[in-house]
Amino acid sequence: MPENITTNHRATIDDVARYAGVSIATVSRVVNTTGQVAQSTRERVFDAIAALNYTPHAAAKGLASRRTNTLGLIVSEISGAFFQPMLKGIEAGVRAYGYDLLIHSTPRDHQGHASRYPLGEYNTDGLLIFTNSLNEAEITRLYQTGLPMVLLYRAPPPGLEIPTITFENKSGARKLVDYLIEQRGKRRIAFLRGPQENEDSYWRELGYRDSMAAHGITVDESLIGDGEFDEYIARRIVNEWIKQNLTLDAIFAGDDESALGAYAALNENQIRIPQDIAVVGFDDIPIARYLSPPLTTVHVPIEMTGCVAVDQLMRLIRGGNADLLTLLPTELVIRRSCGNKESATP
Amino acid sequence: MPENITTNHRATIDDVARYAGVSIATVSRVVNTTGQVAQSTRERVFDAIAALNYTPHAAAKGLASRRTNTLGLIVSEISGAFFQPMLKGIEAGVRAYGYDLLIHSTPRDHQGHASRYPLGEYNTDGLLIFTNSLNEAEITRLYQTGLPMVLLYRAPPPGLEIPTITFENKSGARKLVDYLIEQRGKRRIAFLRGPQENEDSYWRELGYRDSMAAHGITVDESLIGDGEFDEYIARRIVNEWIKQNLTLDAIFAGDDESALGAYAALNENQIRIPQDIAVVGFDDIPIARYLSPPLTTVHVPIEMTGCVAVDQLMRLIRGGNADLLTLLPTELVIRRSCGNKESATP
DNA sequence: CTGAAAGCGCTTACAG
DNA sequence: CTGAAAGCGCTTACAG
Repeated sequence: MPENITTNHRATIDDVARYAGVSIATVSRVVNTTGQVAQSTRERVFDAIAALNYTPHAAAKGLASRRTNTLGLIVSEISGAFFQPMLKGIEAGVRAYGYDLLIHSTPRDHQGHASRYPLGEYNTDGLLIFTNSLNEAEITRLYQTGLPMVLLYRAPPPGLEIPTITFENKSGARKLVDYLIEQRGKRRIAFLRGPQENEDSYWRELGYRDSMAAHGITVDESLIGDGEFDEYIARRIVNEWIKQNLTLDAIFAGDDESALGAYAALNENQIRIPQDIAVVGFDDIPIARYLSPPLTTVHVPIEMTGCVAVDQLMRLIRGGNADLLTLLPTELVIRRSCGNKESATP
Repeated sequence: MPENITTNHRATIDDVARYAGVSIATVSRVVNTTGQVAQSTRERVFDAIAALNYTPHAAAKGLASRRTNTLGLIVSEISGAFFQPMLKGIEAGVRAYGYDLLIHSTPRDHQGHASRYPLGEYNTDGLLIFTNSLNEAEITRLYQTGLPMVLLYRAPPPGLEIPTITFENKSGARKLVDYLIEQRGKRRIAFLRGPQENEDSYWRELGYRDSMAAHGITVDESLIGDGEFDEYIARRIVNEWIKQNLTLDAIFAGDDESALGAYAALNENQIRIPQDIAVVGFDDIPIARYLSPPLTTVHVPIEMTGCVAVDQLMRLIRGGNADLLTLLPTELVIRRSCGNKESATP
């Protein structure tokens, strides 16, 4: 040992350099494998690193290199069926690139006030933005700073070229309604749509209308309900339908949450699923298969969505160009709520 | 405007200082409200900040102040019923303190190799550690660096004084089994315990045994099954019990996941819940109320657990002392799976 | 109440 | 292949 360094605190690049008898520039080159370093020198540096238990200091590294090695994720809230699998996919992707992940959930009331925003160019190399967690003005502002970003489940504000990741909502809904009509003989199919600004809902409704039209069925607009993708609101709507004595033979809940509401309303009125009315949802949330009867729905690859988003973002960060739109495939999952004969798997 | 600064990139503290006609030290004092600054000066600085849309650079701040303003969370994986509500609580807490949150999920195979660990003294001011996401050796190492940390749902390695947050598993289990015995007249109560090293399971089993003993019932050890807190393993165990023709009038699944397995096994054998056998769980996961019949279980305040953990960690970070053990209360939730007459809420 | 200056731990041209 | 040195954007004694 060249020296007896006994700082009681963390080793710095200086300590390593002194210990190995080289300059800090060389240590930096070894650590980051940037530039040529003689094999023997490299080994001495590695020994020093091991002996001193050296770990580079993230903030210093970030300051000097003008990179943070951190990706930011902005979500509207940490809950909902989407959050967990999406985060899982994102985390896996982020780790694969050796990056860190900073998460921020925007309180509903946060509206701009630019200089205080907790995630941005100063602490991340790029941003993943979940649906409506950020308004258009904020997205535009960030975009103009040149910060790479990728949107999840939403289109960019007009004119901005920001990659978007989502899944095939329209064709998924189309397949689902096709199935109800062709295989189950349904014709009076109600639709519970989501919030006005929700793009998933928008495309699902389009798929529904396409299917109906393709089969020559006129959509009865009184069978379109604003379920808001909310269990309790959906329940109220379906209860109203029942009270009004509307004839319908199937309910297409725009998401599984509202399907829960439909189940509740039908149960309350002793209307049997699927014997009296079929119910189908969208998303395939974990609960779906445990309901009685198990819910027919469309499976969406949420986790993969997170992975792909990170991939695209990294391409941007590394100066490449990303795909403006990535549509991940969805899959029809037939369970008993639409009347088939498959056995339950509780 | 004193000057016409047209850097095409982010404003720095220098820009602000020049614009306001003060030193960077003064800007720093205004921004961080540290030290006295004349009212008029402060206003000039604020104007400059607004005009230049200045945001402090996190990495530089961290470097200079030797703080990161970031908390780290280590989890074993981003899934499981605990993760989401826990993270929600943590995020809320972290934001309340104006901190950032860095999340890292440890791959199963990660074993030490100290110098490469992605979360530590160099990028966080403190760590939240979820159950067994880190082994004792790693925890000990981090502890010795002096990094503040708090454990969730696990005790510290012997000899280390690290605050732990968990809930009243034992008394929760005790209340639950008391109820089965006293209100439902059960006596042959099987128990599906969790993994060996799982501390929640350990305490729940103790609560179970306490209750049995208190009511003069000898525990039949053949009715203790290693369900591993896993739906499919639990299902297999219960199927074995049925095959062996064991008499039992209730199953206490150590967690709701294993209760799902019990449900499946009983269903497969046409054994009715609760008429033939009562089933109860622990945790009150979201699915619990949707099962048929809805599951009687013990509600655990997971989200609050996250908040409290952040509070304790911040006390440590700020140099105060935290509570070594925080036990959050649990609550019995009676539903139909143990045979009461309450109506379903599907 | 304010400023000059050292220093935080790195990276990165630049020169050799 | 290697080193000296400037510089990243801040904070914080220290002086006044």
